[in-house]
Amino acid sequence: MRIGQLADLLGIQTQTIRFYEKKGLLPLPARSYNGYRVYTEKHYKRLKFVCSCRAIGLSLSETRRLQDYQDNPHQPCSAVNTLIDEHIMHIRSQITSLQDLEKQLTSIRTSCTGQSKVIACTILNKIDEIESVSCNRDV
Amino acid sequence: MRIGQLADLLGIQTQTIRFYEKKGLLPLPARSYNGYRVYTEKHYKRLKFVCSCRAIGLSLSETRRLQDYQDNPHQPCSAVNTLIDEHIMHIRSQITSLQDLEKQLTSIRTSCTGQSKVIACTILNKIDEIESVSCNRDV
DNA sequence: TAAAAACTATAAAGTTACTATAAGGTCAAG
DNA sequence: CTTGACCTTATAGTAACTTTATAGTTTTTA
Repeated sequence: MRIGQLADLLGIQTQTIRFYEKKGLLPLPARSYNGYRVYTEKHYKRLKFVCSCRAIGLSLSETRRLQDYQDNPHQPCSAVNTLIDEHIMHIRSQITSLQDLEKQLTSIRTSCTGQSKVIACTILNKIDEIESVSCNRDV
Repeated sequence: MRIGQLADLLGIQTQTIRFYEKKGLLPLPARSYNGYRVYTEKHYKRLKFVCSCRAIGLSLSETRRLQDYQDNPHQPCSAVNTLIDEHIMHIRSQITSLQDLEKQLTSIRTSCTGQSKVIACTILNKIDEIESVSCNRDV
């Protein structure tokens, strides 16, 4: 299988596959006489695992750690559980931050009907009134 | 006011202020004889607005667009409303994605007690079984 | 059969919103 | 007169790709 077919199978781009390869998330494929990458079922499975990890929001380095556990399966799996637990906690805290944010934005939004001019727009005034204790990024 | 004081006032780093300046989000400050940046109340207000925009999750380019509206306030403010509306929609869709994700992760997680070895760990198997229609990023 | 399209390759730069590092100039206090 | 706390610029690093440039290969079509 060539890179384009593999990419189509998983709904990703060929560059992404090369990128994962460079990051060490995919074993190096064989090359055909013309230099094209040749993939097997094994590569497909590995890549699918990476895509699945991405789909549940794991980072590439977390994904890599899970791959290590897959490759050395005779360890206790508590570390896997911990990784997932921490990820769940992270997602939960993201959810609450976003919910707070949504409330704040909705309150800002409803203060203006959108019929006035910017000079009288309460939205910009309301933004000006936010006291950001400290700018909280990566919400 | 020098850059360090301004940074302290807003709880950000001096590099961040220089970065915003380079991005065109802050007017160029005057320089004192030794080359140090000299800020006024006007700069403080501008920067505070940027911080507030960041605090409600707006990107720097969205922030810039709002600044443009502030600077040309004799337009209808419907565009401001639209920008905020779209941002709210974006945040809501992020929330639902994350909630779905949390459910999926919790179900994956509860399938394993963490007492076994990786070889028998149901978590990795469950991840393998995910059919990611298309890897959905930036969740 | 020859040109056009679709595919592959590499390398390097762009994206976002910063943070970190390096190497150096300025200034007040001890 | 040196130490420490500021300030300056420029460059590189972060995550997870995407885009662009340049070029070679294969397949399709006229």
